[in-house]
Amino acid sequence: MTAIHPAATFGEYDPTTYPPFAVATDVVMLTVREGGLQVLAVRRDQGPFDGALALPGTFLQPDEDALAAAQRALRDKAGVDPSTVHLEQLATFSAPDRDPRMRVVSIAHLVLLADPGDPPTGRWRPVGAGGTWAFDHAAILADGVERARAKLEYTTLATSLVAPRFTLRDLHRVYEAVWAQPVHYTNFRRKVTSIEGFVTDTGTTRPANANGSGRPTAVYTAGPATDLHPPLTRATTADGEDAQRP
Amino acid sequence: MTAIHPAATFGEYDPTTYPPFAVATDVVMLTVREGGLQVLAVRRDQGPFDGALALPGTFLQPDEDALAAAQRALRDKAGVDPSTVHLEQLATFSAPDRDPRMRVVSIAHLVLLADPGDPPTGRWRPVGAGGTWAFDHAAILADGVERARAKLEYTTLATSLVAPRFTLRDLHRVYEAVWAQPVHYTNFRRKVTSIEGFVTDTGTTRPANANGSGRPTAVYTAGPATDLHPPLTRATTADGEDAQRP
DNA sequence: CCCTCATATACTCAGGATGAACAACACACC
DNA sequence: GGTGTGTTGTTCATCCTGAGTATATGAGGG
Repeated sequence: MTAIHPAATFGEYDPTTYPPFAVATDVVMLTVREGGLQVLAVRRDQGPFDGALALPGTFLQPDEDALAAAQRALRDKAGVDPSTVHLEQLATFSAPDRDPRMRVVSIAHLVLLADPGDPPTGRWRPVGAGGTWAFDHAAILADGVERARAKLEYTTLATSLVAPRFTLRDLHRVYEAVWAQPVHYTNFRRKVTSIEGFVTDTGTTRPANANGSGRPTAVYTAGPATDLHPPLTRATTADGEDAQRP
Repeated sequence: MTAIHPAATFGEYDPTTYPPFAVATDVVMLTVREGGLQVLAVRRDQGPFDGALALPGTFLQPDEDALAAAQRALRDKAGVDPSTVHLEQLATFSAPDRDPRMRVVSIAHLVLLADPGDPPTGRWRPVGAGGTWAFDHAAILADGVERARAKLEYTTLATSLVAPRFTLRDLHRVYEAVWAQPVHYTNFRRKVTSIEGFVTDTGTTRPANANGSGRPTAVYTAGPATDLHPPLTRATTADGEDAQRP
């Protein structure tokens, strides 16, 4: 499979005579921390964009596809077990000059996960905190954030941004953090609990806050549903986004 | 940019020593013909999967990104002016063995266009008409169809599947063809005309049918809106699709 | 000129979902 | 028992949807 057959089998094009392409993946890892949406960024210590922020990434190896490469990057660069998070392909960035060293095509991925604490490498940074991003990573990040915002509307993915056992308040905080806009809490509860399979009540509770005051909160786990019909709509504030929905 | 710098600048990975990757694009071109959703397919006349169906595609050239390559494929292989259609990136397929000749990563694109008649090469085929697809093109096609179905719900993209001047009946036929399910016509009209910027009435009419009987039909053009709030929902028949929304 | 046919367009009505506010509940602490 | 705090449940007006029915506008025939 890694053997290269005669160029003639490709017809008029002969890819073996092209300048080489490298294929990489960059991962937009998003979580909710400190009341806001945060992204995992590593600081470059070499090469182009030295000192700039970058998304964790890696090159595809000969025997792996993009998903496997993203999972490897997750494990190696962020210390996260891929089986515990939501991972999906985001989009592919292929501008000829996106990496000044050589032609690198990046298959970006999006990861949503519950706050795992401080990572072994890199740091969590609030989305939109400024800073200089290497390559086209600012655009990749923007795509990832928009994808996450859109997907919270019509899927149950918000449950992947909280711990396995969570309260509806936790889930509510996720929505407000990701959308960066207020969400009416009691209507949110009615909606979430009325959608079959979104969340399942464990029957247990936990104290409402640290000092124990307030009615105890019911604890839920994620249900089997994956899609929301009808969707949970964010307030139609700024309209006209080109919501990407892969 | 096509020069290759010392491998050290890439850190521990040296992509120049990898078996080479080729990067290509395959295009899922969808239109509504004969009352159904159809896809443009070419029949392979060589190499692996000789005789099988394939999506039109091409390899990325050193100076172009994936979008430009898809536009070139559109022009060269389908005879379609890219500026007249909707073109978006779909997803990237990167299984190591997806092409038995060498490692080829394909950045698939989705095109929606009004029926342009018979293409110079290839043929329009009803989606789901059976037939053997080369490589992983059956999966790419399935992704494209699902994307198109989802996007018709919350965008105005249906207007790219009809002629520039169209009737609401035309648009209605598009929805029924793409979704492959009936859509209540009068409610559809109410919805479409109530969404600001979806369609604009030209004030002109055309005969309702060939022999002239029936009330003349109002002719519309596409409006400036791109998103639908709230969305046009298809009947919640088979639920649980993982709607990709890029 | 009235009637029928065919298609487009408009209206009605019940049920469900949404946005907003308010009421009731369950704990800790004094 | 009262107060504070946060959760949970309820109400109500409004909008949207699914479904059905009625009206409008053309051609053609008696």
